[in-house]
Amino acid sequence: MMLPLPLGGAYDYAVGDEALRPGDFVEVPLGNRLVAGVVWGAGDGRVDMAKLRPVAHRLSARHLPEVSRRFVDWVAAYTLAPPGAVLKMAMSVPSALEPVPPILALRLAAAPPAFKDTAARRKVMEAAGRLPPLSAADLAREAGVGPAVVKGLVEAGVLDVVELPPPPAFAPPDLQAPRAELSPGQQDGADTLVAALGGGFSVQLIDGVTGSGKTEVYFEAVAEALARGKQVLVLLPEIALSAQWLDRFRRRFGVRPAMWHSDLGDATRRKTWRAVASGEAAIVVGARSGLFLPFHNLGLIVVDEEHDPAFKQEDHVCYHARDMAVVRARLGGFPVVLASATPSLESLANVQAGRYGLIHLPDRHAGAVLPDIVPVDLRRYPPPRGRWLSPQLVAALEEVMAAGEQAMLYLNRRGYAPLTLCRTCGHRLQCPHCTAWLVEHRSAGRLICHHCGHHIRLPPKCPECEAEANFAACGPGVERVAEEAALLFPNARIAVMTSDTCSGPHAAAEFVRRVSDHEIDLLVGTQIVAKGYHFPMLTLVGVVDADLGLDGGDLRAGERTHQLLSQVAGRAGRAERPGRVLLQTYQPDHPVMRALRSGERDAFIAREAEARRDAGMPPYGRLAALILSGADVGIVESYARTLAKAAPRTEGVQVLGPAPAPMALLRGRHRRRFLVQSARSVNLQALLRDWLARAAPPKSVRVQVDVDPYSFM
DNA sequence: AGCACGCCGACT
DNA sequence: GTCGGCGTGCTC
Repeated sequence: MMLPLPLGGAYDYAVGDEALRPGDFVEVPLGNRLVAGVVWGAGDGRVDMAKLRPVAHRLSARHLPEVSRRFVDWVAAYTLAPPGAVLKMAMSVPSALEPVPPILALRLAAAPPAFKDTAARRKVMEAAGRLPPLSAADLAREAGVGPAVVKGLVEAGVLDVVELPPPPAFAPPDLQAPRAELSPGQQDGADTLVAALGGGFSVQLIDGVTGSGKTEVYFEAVAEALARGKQVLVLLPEIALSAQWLDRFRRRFGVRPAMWHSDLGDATRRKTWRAVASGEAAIVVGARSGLFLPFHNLGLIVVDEEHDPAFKQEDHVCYHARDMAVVRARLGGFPVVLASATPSLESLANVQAGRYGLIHLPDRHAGAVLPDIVPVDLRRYPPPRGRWLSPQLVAALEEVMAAGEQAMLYLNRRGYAPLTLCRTCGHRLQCPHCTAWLVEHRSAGRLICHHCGHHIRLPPKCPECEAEANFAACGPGVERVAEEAALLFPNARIAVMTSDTCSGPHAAAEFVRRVSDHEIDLLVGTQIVAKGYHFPMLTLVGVVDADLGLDGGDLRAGERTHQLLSQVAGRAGRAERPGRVLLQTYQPDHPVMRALRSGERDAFIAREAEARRDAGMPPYGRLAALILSGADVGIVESYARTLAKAAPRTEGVQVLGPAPAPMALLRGRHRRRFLVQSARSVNLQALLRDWLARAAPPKSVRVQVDVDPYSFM
C-alpha cells in the first residue's frame, strides 16, 4: 500500500475478503487514524505478518491507473523523493475519493395518496408540474412558499424524491468550430504534430517568435487528439495569469477548458479531479501539478513556454515539469509538444541530438515586425543622480506618450528600494531569519523580506547606532521607477504590476483589461509583465536594468537573461505598429546584449552550449545539489563535514562543497550546499542514494536533494 | 504528514 | 501544584 506520506516506501497491510487490485484507493489504519492510500502491489513480506493491520475498506473512487503509478515511482526514483511524497501530489484532493453525494430533486408522485389541500400546497404542486425536478429549496422558491410546505408534501407522499444525474462538469470542446486561417508554415507545423499523434511517444519542439502563432499550431494537435477520443493536458507556467490564453482557447473550441492550479477552490478542485479520473474532462490546462492528475486516457501533453523557470518546483519534491511531462508521455506512449519563443538550451540540444523534432515558426503573422532592440550604454548616458531612467529612455517615453501610444518599463525588482541603510553608521536593514536585505515597500509602508515574508515598519531609530531615523533607500524597485515616471510625466496614467499589486487570476485579468482598453499609458512591472500578454498599442519597452540577473554563479544566468529580455521585448509592437525596446545596461558588449540587439539567438545559444559542454555542465553532464539545513549552524556544519568525508570518489564524478548555500540563512535555518557533477553516463541517483546511506543526517538536519537544480539560491 | 509522548515556564 | 509550549519519533 502506498500512502501519500513521506515514508520511504510502501507499507504492507492484511487484506480481508474484499478483492483488491493494484491502483485501488483504500483506507487503512495508520497509528490511531485512518489514511487514504493506493494499492501498489503484493506485500514485500519485510514486515512481520503479525504486525500487519487490516485494510479498513476500499474507496469507491475509480482506481489510479497503472501509468500514473509507474509515473509516481519513476519521479520518486529520479528525484530521490520518497514515493509517498510523490503520490501525495497525485492525491492532492482527498475529498475527491469520497462518494459523490447524490443530487436529490422533487417531482410530483405518479399516484399521490389523499392529502390535505391548501393554497400553499397548490402553488407548490403547480410549480412542480410545470418545472423539471428541483431541489426542495429551489421548488419552495419557485412556488413562493416556505420550505416547510414542500417538506410537508414530501412527507405526505405527494412529492417523490428522485436522484438526478450529476450535471456535466465540463462542456465538451467544439471540434467543428471555425478555426483560424493558418499560414503555410503554420499548417506544415500543425500537420507534423497531427502526424505525430499516430506514432506513439515523440517530442516536438515548436520554436516560434512571439506572435508567430505557436498556440494556433498546437491547437490543431489538441483538436486532433480530442477527435481521437484522447484526453489532453496543456501546461502553462502560471495558469493564474493566463486569461488571454483562455480567451484564445474559447475562440477555438467554444468552451472553457478544465483548469488546474493552486488557487482553485475546494469544490472546483474536487470536481476537476473527479472529471479527469472519469474522463469527462477531455482537456485540462494547468500548472505543473496537473501532471499528477489521474488521467486514464491521456494522449497528448503540451508544455507552453517550456523555457519558463516556473516549471521547476524547488520545494518538497524537486522536479522540472517540462522534463517530467516528457517522461509521462513516454510512459503513456504518446507525443509531447514543447513550445516557446525562447526555447531552453536543454530542448535545443535535444533537437540537435536528434531526440526531439523541431517545428520552426520564424515569422510574426499579420505583417507585424519584430521590435528594434537597442542597448543604452549607461556608462556614457547615465541617468541623473538618484534617478534610474537615462535621457534616451526618457526621450523615447516622451515620443510614445505624445503619440498617444503605450509604454512598459520592466524591472525585475518588487518594492521601492532593494536596500535601506543608515546614513549615520552605514548599517543595512537585514532580515533576522534570512541572508537577505529587507526591501522597502513604500506603498505598503513597510520593509519586507522577500524570502520569508518577515516585515517591519521603518524603524524610528537605526537599530545599530540608535541615531534618529536617517535612512537612505538604495537602488530602484518598480515603485521607485513609477515615482520617477510620474514626476517626468505628470499627466500619464501609470500603473505598477507586480505580484504585490496583482495577485490571483482576477486581478491579473483586470490589469490586462485596463491596459488593453488603454486606461493605462505606462505600465511598470516585474517579470509578471513578460508573460505572453498582447497589447496592440504598446510600442515601447524600456528595460531599466538589463544587467540584473547576469551576475551570480548561476549556470543559466546568461541564457535566462536572454530569455527574459526576449520575452519582455516581445511585448512591444505586436500589431501593425512597430515596437522599440531600449535596454539600459552597463555591459552593452555582453554576449547577451549583443545577441538581443542582433537577433542572433542561435549563435548565442551555441556559444553557451559550448561553454557548458566544456565545463561538463547540463545538459552535457549531470548535476545535483544537496542542501543541508538546520536551526543549529554547528550541527549542520558538523554533518556537512561528515558527508564530505563520505563523499563518493568515482571516476567522472566531482563533488564541490560543502559551501554556504547562496542563502546561507533562510527562514531561520542555516544552509550548506554540495554540488555533484558527473558525466551523463553516471547513474547519479544511485551514487547519491549510496552516499546518503553511508552518512545519515542527524534528526535536526534536513537534506534536500535537487537533481537538475535550476535556481542556485 | 499527523499525532503522540515528553520535558520546562506562567497561570488557577 | 497543573496547562501547554513545540522538539523528536513512529506509523505496516
